[in-house]
Amino acid sequence: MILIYYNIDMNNDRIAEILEEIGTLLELKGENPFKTRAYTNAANTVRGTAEPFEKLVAEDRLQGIKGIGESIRSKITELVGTGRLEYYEELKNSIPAGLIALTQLPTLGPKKVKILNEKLGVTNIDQLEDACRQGKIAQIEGFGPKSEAKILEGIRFHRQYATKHLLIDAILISDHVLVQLRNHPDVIRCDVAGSVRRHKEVIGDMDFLVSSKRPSRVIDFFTNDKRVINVIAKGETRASVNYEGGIQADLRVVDDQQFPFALAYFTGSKQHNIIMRRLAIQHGWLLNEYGLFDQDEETRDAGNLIPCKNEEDIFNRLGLSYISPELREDQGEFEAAEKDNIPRLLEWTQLRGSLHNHSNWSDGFESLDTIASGAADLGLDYWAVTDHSRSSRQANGISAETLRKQIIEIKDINAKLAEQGADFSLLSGIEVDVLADGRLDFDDDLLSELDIVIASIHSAFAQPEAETTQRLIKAAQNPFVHMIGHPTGRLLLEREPYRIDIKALIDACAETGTWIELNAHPQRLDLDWRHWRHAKDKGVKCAVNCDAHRLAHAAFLRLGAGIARKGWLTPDDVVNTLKPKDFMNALSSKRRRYKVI
DNA sequence: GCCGTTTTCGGCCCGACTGTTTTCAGTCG
Repeated sequence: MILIYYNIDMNNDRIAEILEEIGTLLELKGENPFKTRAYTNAANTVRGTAEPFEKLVAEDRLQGIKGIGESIRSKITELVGTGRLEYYEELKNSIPAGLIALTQLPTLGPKKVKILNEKLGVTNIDQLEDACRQGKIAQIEGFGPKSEAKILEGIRFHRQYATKHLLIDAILISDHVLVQLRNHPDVIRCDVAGSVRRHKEVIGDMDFLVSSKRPSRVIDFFTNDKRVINVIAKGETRASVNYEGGIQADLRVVDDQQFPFALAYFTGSKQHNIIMRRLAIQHGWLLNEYGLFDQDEETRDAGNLIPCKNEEDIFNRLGLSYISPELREDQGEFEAAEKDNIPRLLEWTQLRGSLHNHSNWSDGFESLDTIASGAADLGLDYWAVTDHSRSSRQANGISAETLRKQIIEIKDINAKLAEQGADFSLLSGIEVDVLADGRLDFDDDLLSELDIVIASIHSAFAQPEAETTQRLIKAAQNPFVHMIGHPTGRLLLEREPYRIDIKALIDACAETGTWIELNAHPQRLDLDWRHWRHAKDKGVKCAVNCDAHRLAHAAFLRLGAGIARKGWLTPDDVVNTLKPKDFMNALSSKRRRYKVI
């Protein structure tokens, strides 16, 4: 492990990770909670700083950064300067390895892990599971049968997802790998296939495909990438490696004639491929990863190959129009493609802004000025500031009074932008909490002053399905609520969605003219792509939002658009593709309908 | 460990929820 991470550049994320781990280690030791929080806070500060700390250290500019005092300052300096930190190493050595992993299990925090370790000697998940099964946990003071059951459930969940990864983590690697491959002289064509190309929100491993006349050179190049931490297998035409973060990737090298067939074969979901091959059989052909062959012939060599220069040719040969990778899930794409009814899907470049974002007035990292000028520079037309409302204390939710001040400040900024002739506007809004009883955190008077209102749930996740559903339906019925934010509250690989009747919510949104968010935060991607066709059929509009906490998160739009495509959405289904004037008109349509303006 | 300062140490976000207790501790957001 040590070798692995010391080879990684000390970027801000890595520094933040180490500071955070120090915080957890100190908690496990039972240190003063405020001291441990100081490390967590410092980690957040580092993570939220745009400038690289390597640069700040080099230029001796660490002084005066809020949340980083003398002690942590010297630790960061050591970390950046030497790539290691003595204090951190000693701390890690003083605590059994594996305890930190236990704190990641739901219902287990540092205090409970410390007790389990002291009373039962538990240091890893397997030992913890044994202890649960033997009923030892329930015997300990402060624990009981329910704790035992919850821990076992948590372990089951953890195991289920241990080999799964967020789409964004895979894309960050595949973007890097594809750039490398494209620049390699022996690579003719290359692409990422598999679930990454299909834009599945969670992926197991990655599949890269290359066509080349010199496979071994490409294989060598691939396995020697600096981000590869170990090579699992390496042969003449294929290799498997593990990247940083534990993601496995396979590379296959084929000759260029085979490339489209291999790409289609390794991209399609299992079910999609079965149907593709069935269609080939109906034409009297054979389809596999090497080609489409005329089966009347006995042999399957290149002589019988039905040539296709790209995937589109393959689909056309089978009597289908082109099916985008995102749709290859056997969710009706064949019926549509046979009738040439595949919709023209949303492109991420058609998105003109994000309608759900935070600033440093709540839990975002940047000021309104920075956000406005940055978003304008990105070429966006509009960007909504929707900070958290007062009840979200964990997110530094703002009061009604503060929100009124923010509305004024945003007006000032827009006035300045207009003077400069900028074609951009900052919208004032709120992500208002839907409280446990279904009331909103702010009254209608205040909401009516805002350009945009998002209603989201951040509390009482454990309510029965009917109650949670009613909460959101009630929110949708408010004339001032434009959209329901992250409707299921899931955090991919971390937290299950709360129980909710999505169909009932969609019906309520259709009835009231309320939009539903497709939250493009990598851990959310919520509402799930599987529900969007139903929403679209009901006429519910989608907003693809970054949930940005800093401007760099604008990049999530690409991720969100991929999920929207997976949900068969076209530009017409997505409100933030509208030109500014049309969009402002759309913003007021619900209020006009309810005659509240 | 950080901050602010009535410069030498007290306060640091806070409420809901859960499971365990019977008045509370730990976790979570």
